Amino acid sequence: MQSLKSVRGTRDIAPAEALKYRHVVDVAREVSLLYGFEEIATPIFEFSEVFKRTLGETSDIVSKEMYNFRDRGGEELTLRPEYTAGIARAFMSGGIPNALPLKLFASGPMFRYERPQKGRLRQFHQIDIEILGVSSFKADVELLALGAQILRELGITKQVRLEINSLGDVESRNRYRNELVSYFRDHSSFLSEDSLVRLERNPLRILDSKDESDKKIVANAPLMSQSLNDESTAFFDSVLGGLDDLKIDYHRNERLVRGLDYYNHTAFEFVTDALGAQGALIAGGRYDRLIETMGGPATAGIGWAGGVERLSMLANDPPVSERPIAVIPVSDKECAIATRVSHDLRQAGRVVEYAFRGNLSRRLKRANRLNARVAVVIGPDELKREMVMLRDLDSGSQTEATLDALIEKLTFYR
RNA sequence: GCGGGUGUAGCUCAGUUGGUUAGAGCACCAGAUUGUGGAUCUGGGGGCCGUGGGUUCAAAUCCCAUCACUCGCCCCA
Repeated sequence: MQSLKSVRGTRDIAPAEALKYRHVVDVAREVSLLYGFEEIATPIFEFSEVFKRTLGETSDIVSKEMYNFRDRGGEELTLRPEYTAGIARAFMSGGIPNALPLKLFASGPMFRYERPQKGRLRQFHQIDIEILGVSSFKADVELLALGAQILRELGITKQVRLEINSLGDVESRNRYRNELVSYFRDHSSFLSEDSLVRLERNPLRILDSKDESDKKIVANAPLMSQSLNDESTAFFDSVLGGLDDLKIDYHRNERLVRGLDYYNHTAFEFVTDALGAQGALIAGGRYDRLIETMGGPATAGIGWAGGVERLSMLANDPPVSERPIAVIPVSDKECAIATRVSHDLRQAGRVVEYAFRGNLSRRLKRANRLNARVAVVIGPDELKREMVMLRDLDSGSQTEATLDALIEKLTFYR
């Protein structure tokens, strides 16, 4: 055994944290249901080809971050690094309905071989939203409204802003890319080492470089908005107009780009400054060419993913759960009846903490620590009269109840 | 993959110029209270001082390596 530590970039989720994660996912699910989304799940691993073809061979995810492995049957498989490609595959292979439009919610673990940092893990969790088959800007607006509402219901409003940009259609994007490459080639002697690599592989990435020298060059670089053709401009204006109508604040950011090849038109991120270098809480965009690229019918698509770990670091605490009832036998002689009382209460849907050991004092102490509302004390004196003691753990006052009336009486301590 | 910081009890941290058996608070267990929690007092269990090597009469302390975490770069949720 190598060690008893968890693998780098993975972590154990303790109860308190598990509650927060679940809260984030629950809120996202509930709000997406309000918008008419349906929940699905897809496998945690896929054929490697699914990600290689869709994300682009030159993307960082494919070139150095995927967990690839070969199974006993010799298949080349990959632990999913993101949700969209797998969902697109499920759509084409008939695993999910293909009656368009489709509005889907999903959540689960993702895997990327990266250097861990705050808010960045090798196994992390995402919530994911996709709309397939709607080429109208209305899908963009609804998707963004959904993201904004989830953030609001999680209590993440002040620390977050929506940044949005348009990459345009294929024609616009290619035109802009050419302009950008020729501009940066002219100024390549001032570019950082990283950006010289980007110039060959993904020139749009230079736009959001943090290198000071790069920033000076970028400041005078041609703007994406000026390369958009009429259709692309009109589309983006419609999206922004839709956001205005719903009073959703946004910041138009010409430098916002997306790393993955399949994006076109709308690209956006809900970002925060509260988490250090990992600013993106929710990010996504439109991917109208993706499914066609994978060999399916031309199908418009748009989606986003949100990082559960990142969101839970900023989200409100989840609502407090129901306080338990402590069932406490005074001595071993009452254990059998205490077990039965606990069972009956649980059958009736109550949360019951049945202390396994310790004397009365210890058991009350434990009940108190677990925030129990009331203790059912079962002792020989009361049992002689077929009664049990109810102790209100907030006030300290005690009353007696018959075993028959116990469930009824305890409804006052809800 | 690259650079900076930090690793001592379950948690938060002390630990002097290297010097006896490594400490505190919180938490946990137990007693004061053999049928009554929260408060208080008393006691107890807990440590390969991240790991491995080196220097030294002597290392938690100095040196090297390594691992993990952390902050940034890259990239992204």
